[in-house]
Amino acid sequence: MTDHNAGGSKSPDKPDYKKTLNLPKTSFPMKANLVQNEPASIKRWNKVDVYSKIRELCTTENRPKWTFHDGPPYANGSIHLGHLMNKCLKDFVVRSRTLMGYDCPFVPGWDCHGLPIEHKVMTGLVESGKSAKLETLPDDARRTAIRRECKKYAEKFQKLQAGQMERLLTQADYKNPYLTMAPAYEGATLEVLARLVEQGVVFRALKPVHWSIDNETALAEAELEYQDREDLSVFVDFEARDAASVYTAFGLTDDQPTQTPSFIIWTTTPWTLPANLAIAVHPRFEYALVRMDGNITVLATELVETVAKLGNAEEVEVLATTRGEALVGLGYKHPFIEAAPKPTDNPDADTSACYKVLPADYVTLEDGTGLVHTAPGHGADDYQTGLREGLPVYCPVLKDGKYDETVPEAIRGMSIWEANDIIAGWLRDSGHLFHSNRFMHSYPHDWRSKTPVIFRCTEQWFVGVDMPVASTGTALREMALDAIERNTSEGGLRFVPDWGRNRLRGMLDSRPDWCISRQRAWGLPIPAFILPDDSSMMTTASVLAVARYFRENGSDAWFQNEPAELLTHYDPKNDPDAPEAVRTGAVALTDLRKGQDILDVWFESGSSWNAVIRERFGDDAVPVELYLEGSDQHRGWFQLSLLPGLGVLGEPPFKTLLTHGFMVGKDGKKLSKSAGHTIESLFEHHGADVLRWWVCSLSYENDVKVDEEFFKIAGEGYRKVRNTLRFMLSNLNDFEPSCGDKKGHCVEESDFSPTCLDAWVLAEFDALADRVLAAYESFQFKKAHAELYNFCNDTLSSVYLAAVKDRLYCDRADSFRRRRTQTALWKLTNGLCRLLSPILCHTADEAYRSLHKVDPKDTETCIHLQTAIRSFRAAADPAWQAVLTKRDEVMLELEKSKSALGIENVLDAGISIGDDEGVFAKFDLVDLADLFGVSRVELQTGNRIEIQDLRHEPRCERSWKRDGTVKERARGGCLSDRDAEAVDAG
RNA sequence: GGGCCUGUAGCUCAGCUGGCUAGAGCGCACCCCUGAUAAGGGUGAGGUCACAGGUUCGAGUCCUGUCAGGCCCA
Repeated sequence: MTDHNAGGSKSPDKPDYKKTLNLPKTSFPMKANLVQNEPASIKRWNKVDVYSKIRELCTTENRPKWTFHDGPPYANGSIHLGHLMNKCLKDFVVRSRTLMGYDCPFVPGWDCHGLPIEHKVMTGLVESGKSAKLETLPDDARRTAIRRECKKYAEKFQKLQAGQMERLLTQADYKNPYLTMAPAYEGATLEVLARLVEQGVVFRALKPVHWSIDNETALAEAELEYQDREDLSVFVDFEARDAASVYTAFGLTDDQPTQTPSFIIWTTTPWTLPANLAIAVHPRFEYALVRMDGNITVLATELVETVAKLGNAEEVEVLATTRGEALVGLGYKHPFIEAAPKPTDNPDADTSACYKVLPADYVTLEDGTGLVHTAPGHGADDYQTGLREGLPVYCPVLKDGKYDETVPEAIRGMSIWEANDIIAGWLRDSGHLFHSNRFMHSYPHDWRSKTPVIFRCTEQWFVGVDMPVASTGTALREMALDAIERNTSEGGLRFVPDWGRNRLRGMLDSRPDWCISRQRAWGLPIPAFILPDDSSMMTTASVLAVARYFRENGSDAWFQNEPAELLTHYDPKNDPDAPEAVRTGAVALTDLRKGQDILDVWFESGSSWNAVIRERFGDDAVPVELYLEGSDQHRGWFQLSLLPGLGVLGEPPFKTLLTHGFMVGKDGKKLSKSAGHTIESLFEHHGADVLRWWVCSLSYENDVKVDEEFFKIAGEGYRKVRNTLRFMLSNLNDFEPSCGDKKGHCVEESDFSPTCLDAWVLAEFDALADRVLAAYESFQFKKAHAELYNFCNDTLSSVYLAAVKDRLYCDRADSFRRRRTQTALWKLTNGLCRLLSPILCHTADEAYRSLHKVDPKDTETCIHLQTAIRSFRAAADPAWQAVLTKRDEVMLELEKSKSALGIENVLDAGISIGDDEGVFAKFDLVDLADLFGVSRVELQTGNRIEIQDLRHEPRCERSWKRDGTVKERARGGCLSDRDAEAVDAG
């Protein structure tokens, strides 16, 4: 028997057929080497300034605008995994919209002001010993010096992060980013403030803050250090105003005891007792009326035993119990103050709600008595409760920690710390002290002076959310809720995912007025001026004047110049809102003092729609199409952009809010800060394209699990796609496309008959482009990712490319059939690179340039200047669907034939297909054979699939097929007709 | 403690308004190819849909509760 299976024959007269094949060849490497090649791409893109070039293209082609706006990350530290996802998602939006033919500019921004930077800088100054010198400077000079350091710090990290974001291959206007500390930005922020002032929603009120007596300054949470401290802890009896109503509340209607019961509270800050205005109970807890050694008191049932033991009570008898809500409204007498005091600055305060029991859900049963001493001027909870219940904000403590004139005479002017013991003494002497002891607890201290901090009321600036906005008569909260509730079609907001709506609504429902002032150095000064009588002046015109001044000089000017200078652009005579004394000139501008507060940084970032979008793209660019941030920004940037936007524009500054979740560990738990992954190591180990491929695959709306393993998996997927591109490129090595005048190898569109394989695959591409672009359009990047991946794997690698391999390798190089397939390959690669370009922006460009056989020195050819190809307009026969279904069946039959017939190599098989319905007759049987991977196909009656064992037939030494035409050729070799023709073997 | 969200094969996820034997990719197992080769192809095994109740002719899908996790508040 002849050795039909001889591969490369050693016989001298037989040619080495491998050399006669058109085997794939390409310079597009299998190994991506992203670590080196991505930075090279960035360099190339920057050289031609791709970002600006796209803008030019958009202008000349008049592409429709689609405005997207970057929420500013904080300019502190390196970017981390959270930024990685955030920035990639944003870039997918920018690049996919550009691909779709929109003009989608993107200005990256940074939040530069604020406490974290100031705190870091101050810590550095303390450590280097420079802060001592600063303390000796006048306030303005000291703040200027601090601000100089902060600015340097912010600049340093902004640059670092921008570099890392560029390394992530994101496309943005990195040459002109927005920085909240830039003078123009500062001016634009103040312009928003001015409009809110104009709308009448900016006001000044008292609010308790952490206060350092030592430094006479307000402190933020981050500036507190918790240290153990021993305090005097007291249990105080507050006598009921009306005994009978208390007994009634406990259900004791007749036979009431004759004694007056008391409410027992516990506190570790006896110095706040003069400011007590109420007692809080939890409405759902159970409270007991207890006789302890003869006295009758009220306290939480659960704490009776503990409290009795503390006070060494011998006889304890619970007389009755009731729920906290029954106690609400009962009055009591303050142990040492007759009538509720009125704050010095508000002598007309309504005190009718004072000295009563109130409900509050923050009451716990962990310490104390279940009844909470409430002083609205000295506690955050107390303050909120006070606002709700109509209590005055009473704070009798001055900035130096001493009492003012409104407290009982004996302690006026006294330090609160000294007063502790005196007050306890009064209570003991008057029989109101149930128990007292020294108590060790963790207490907040000023991080710098290490002295204990107190809660004290100070005047702050607010944006009122329930005050009517002048232009609409509706309050901001109501406007915001309305925008959330309204349908998208009626100008309402769109949420992706939809539950963002509920979340934002919940937060708006419960939010208090927005406190926009801070007592720090590193921020945008609130341009308020103080009159000699200590009242404040901040009018629309005065704010606009300072805004203009800041645009010209930057906000450092606030600390360097005098009020009259800062108000250069202000004419009080023409400001109807100015205080009368200022308007008439009775108080000159030179008599004013500067306010000391700076703006909440959220006000700055919340004004970015004005400071960035309107400023650069005009009024029509707002509302912006999309804001995209983590779900924490429902409370942050989303809400705090929405409120000023509504106040100034009367409508939200954005149309759609897209949120993503947070990075969590492999176990689904919060990512520890020391988790490792520095962004540099990720770039080095995986490359940006792999990281981007990973981000694209995520269900970003929920928590995202991160682990090294997942990056590796993404790398595998990336390689699949890369190899598919590489294989197509490698079969285009000898192919020159026809473009313009240049006549290349392209086959005319009209030559793609609907039943040819190439028409089928081009039609498949059209369908893919449809789905991918639709997925991009609706921000379903994960879906786009799956579509692209499956197309590469299934449609191309497994089906089409496997099928056309034979003709690409074995057909005569310039045969029509081969050139038509190459034409299809060229189009596919061209189209696929574009669809991939928003995700794999380096690799897509690399492949695109390889497709165009571009010289490495060429910088002009760049896929990111191209738009998507939506269709190749190839008409595929509808019967292809039946063919593909048949293919699946054939695969199963072939698998069975392995064991049944012993056919292991599918080229040893032929297929006979029953075609009673005449579906397959119109197809080329060679196409079908290639598609099924077998040597030949024939049609027969019936509808069964039969596997034929062809192992007894000769095998073509060149194509390895047994197609029935194989025979010994005149010039030697056992070849099929096609192969004989290809090598001209006669 | 409150608001919003999540919990489906070993892993990552699809499963729309409740309705055929719960799908995909990865991984795994077995096989083919060695002319995409640190590649390519085929086949297969994996699930009491977090748990417990309830509504319904019928629930992964609706309701209630429990547990676990995340974000934001307190």
